[in-house]
Amino acid sequence: MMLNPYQIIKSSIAGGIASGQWRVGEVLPSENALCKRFSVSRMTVNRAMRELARERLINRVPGRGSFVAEPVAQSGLVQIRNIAHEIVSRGSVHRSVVLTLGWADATEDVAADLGARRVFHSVLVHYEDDVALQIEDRFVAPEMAPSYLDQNFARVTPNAFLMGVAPLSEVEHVVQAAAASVHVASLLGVDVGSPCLVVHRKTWSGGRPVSVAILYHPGARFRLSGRFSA
Amino acid sequence: MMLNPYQIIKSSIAGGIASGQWRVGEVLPSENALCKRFSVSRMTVNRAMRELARERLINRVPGRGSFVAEPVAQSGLVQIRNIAHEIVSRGSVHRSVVLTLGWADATEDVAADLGARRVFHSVLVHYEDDVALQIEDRFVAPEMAPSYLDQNFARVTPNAFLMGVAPLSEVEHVVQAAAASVHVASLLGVDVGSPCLVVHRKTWSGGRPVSVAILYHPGARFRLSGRFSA
DNA sequence: GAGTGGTCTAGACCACTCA
DNA sequence: GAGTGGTCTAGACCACTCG
Repeated sequence: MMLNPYQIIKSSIAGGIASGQWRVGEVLPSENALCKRFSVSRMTVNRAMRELARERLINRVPGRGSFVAEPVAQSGLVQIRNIAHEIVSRGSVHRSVVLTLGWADATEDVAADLGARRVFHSVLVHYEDDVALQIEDRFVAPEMAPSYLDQNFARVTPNAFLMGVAPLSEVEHVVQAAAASVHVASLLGVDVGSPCLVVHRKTWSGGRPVSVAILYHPGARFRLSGRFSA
Repeated sequence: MMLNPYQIIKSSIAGGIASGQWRVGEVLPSENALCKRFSVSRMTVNRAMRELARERLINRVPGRGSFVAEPVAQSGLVQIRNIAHEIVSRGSVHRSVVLTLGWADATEDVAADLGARRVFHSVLVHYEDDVALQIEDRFVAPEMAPSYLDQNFARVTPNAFLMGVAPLSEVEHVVQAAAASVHVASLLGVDVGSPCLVVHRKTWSGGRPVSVAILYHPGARFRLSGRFSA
């Protein structure tokens, strides 16, 4: 892994932020200071810092300096697929707890979506550094993943498992804001009635429905983002 | 409207692609050729081309050249682009009220996003059959749409107008759930603290930021949906 | 006035591709 | 070997902020 000087500087600054060497809002060394520290020209430092700003790790203000940006838990709209991976890639610790795993009678909606009356049902809570970030309430079509109930979902997320046995061909998302019910609030550790981001996610593999999931996120701690070109 | 050399080059190339001067897959002039054409140093051309590549307008291959990229398939995800059209297509009546339209001092965040301190600011409320469906709080870079303040936004939505004067090249969405403030609640006709779906939407045209909008929707009456193929 | 980030220059070396 | 993009240098000027 050969890194260019500007990449080394980026990694160094990003690492310093992740490790808490600099706190949120704190001033980072100036470009000239970094030139001396890394023995490079200012254009090289400038590129590193410009890219960090574009990636929203830092804020830059002409005449004042560069500052550590506020971190936000952010997921890609298209890729809510692996929340464990996203949490880990932010430098946090992911942990999940399996609350339910077994057969269930599908509601009429779910039965229509999955084309089955008896389905697999799992409920997990995903934690980022011991703070609840997502409730994953999932129904799975048994024919599409017969070994679903034999998995240890504390180690491999249901999504990751399903991607393996039934490769994704299509996804549908419906996003809405809702007030936390008593049940949801207690699992997420928020107040009853506080705003939650609720994602209904339906997946297909080879044109056949695989799974329907309802994902609850605490409004104050979670955002979805997406960027597209026209 | 002061453009830096690298921005001029970006706009020129982006415009040439948009206008069909170069077709998809076609080779663009080399960096050295562009140096001569624009009478700038290679680093300046390089920055322009590197940013166009990051914005996926072009592909660059070392040793070969720069090529016009395949336009990315619109994910159709958060097609909030024209709420008036969406409402009408549901068979409802769309009506909007302009609450604010004028100059404003940008907050630090908005100034950083738009690259301007003094910006245009508009606030609208969109109604579906006389029920509030969206508050549209928008900031616009004046250079990108100089005639913004002269428009009648009760007839043509800001988004539709901007699409005309500054064709969309890129969109970024951040979606979150939040509790309605007193102000938001009164405009949407919901209870204070009730869940709202808040969309931060940032748009670019030819690689330059055009507008930042914050869209508030009543959680009980609004959903976003999207469907993708893998 | 000292310091900051934003930008630009006119060179340079490299790895790569293609004829 | 000629041409390409990827990167770097050691200067420079500017507008801005802050004490």
